[in-house]
Amino acid sequence: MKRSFNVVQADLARTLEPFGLRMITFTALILIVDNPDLSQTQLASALTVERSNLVTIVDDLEGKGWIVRNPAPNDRRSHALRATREGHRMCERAVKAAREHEERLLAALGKAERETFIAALQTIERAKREEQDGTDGKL
Amino acid sequence: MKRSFNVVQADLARTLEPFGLRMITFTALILIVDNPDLSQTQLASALTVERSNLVTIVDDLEGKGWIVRNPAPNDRRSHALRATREGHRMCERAVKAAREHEERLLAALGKAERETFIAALQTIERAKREEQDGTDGKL
DNA sequence: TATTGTTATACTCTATAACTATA
DNA sequence: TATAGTTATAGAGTATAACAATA
Repeated sequence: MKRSFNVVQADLARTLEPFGLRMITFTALILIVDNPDLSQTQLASALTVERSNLVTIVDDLEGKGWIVRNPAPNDRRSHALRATREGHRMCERAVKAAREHEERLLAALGKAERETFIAALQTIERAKREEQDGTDGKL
Repeated sequence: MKRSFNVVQADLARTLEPFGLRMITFTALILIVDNPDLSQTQLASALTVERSNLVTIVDDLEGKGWIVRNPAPNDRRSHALRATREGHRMCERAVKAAREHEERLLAALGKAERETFIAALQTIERAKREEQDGTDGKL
């Protein structure tokens, strides 16, 4: 079961590599695109990554010109993260590739099977998260 | 989907911790119990771990007295790994705990849902593995 | 006093090369 | 010459502590 996932994960990583994206920067980019003006602390929490480790992730995306660290209007400590136009384009392309990858992956499954599979994953995750900490993922 | 798995994986790790087992040493112990006189190269391949990195894993289990490195009868270079009586007991207890953990985890799912889920995981893994390399896992 | 982003650091995991003793 | 186990080492990923600027 664990192994199944490593195989899948490595495969997705290979799919994203040509885009200059790692799994974590890919997810980060999506979150920033979908939630403009996100702060780094919020993003770190959504990715379940330490704030300190998020720095290099944001550096990476900023260095490629796909996001910018704007000054937050109300709090001068914090950054309001935004995807650039290029970032939006990049995100769209990468998401498309990831979807195609997923399609290829789930091709071995029937349609009903596939829906059950996805639903089951989400159910398990939600149950576990709620059991562990009272906090619920907002994003 | 990736996140679902991290949550589950971290949870299983916490279940095994009181036994002094990590995910990888747990799997290694099971394989040794089920396949006596396995060589380290065979075990490394089954775990998809480099031979060099397997050393510390075997050291760990041997240091706890749960397995032994016997001299292989036919090849003086290689080790025949065997679980001790204590190792067998430990394995049994840990497997039981892991099963209970899995039960708790899948409790949120219906029975049919559960079976579909497990089958789907295996189908996906098999499809991917066969696509990538001609080799099939023997163990 | 607490929080945001940041740096430095340590610890684990993983990957590669080289060594030894055998084959 | 090739293989089994081992060592050393370098690279990622991740976790913790401390700091400056700001709240």
